[in-house]
Amino acid sequence: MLSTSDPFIQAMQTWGHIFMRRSMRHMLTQAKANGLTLSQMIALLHIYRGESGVSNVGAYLGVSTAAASQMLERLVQMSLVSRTEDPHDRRAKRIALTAKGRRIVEESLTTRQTWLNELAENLT
Amino acid sequence: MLSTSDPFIQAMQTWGHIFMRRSMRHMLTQAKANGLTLSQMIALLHIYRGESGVSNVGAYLGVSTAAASQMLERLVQMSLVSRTEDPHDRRAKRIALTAKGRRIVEESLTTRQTWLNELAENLT
DNA sequence: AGATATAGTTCAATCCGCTTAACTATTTCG
DNA sequence: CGAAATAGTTAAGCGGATTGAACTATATCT
Repeated sequence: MLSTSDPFIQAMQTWGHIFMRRSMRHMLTQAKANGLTLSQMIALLHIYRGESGVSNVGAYLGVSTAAASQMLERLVQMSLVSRTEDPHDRRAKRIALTAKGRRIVEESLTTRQTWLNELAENLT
Repeated sequence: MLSTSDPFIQAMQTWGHIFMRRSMRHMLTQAKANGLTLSQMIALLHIYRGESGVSNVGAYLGVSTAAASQMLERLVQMSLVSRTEDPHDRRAKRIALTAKGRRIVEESLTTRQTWLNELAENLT
């Protein structure tokens, strides 16, 4: 069990604080740059992690399935997400990113890595 | 100049990824727990960093001054933010957190530190 | 002083996010 | 098979987020 006064922990906390602020700003910027809301961006990031269903997305975002369904409908309209019937359970839908959606997410991750590297250099 | 294959950088990137996902979730949860939207939470975090004006908040969030003014009005109604005339420039308003607003932000920061410590232990 | 710039508010309009409730379709359980 | 559970959609309705335009008030520049 590490104590809170551990210098490593202290560094982590400071760094965590800076990192979170930058992450947040970054997400906001990236979302707007792509004409998305922050919620939509978060949803895309989640879907990027792996295919999932409608209620899964809702649970992740902490909203009802109905809300998720509606948000996904918008993302499908924007051609960022594909929604296909699950062959194993025809009630369910398989939600995945389209090439366009994947491009946006990966672009965002790349950009973050860039400033993360800069931040790392400054902290080294 | 560090190379991308540097093990430290690699670790940072992996860690950054995990950290961002958790941060995001954490913010979402904390916001909802306090009856706030994510945008409002982000605004509070910004204001917590230091007093600022209406347009400053708008610029930080990447929205118009009009939008910021309206959001701040809601936060004032919720008694999370105080809005007072700047004595040095009577056109401007000084935006700050109320005790209640500060409590919410600090609670959120404390919670984050808690899971950050756990995460640190796992990575050590 | 007068013109211009700056800070913020208000309004109308639009979109997004969210909930609840009612509904369809499919699967699973007894 | 029939009942219950599960996955998702749709619709009505509310409130937040956002914009552009019009406006007030104050400060700054010439």
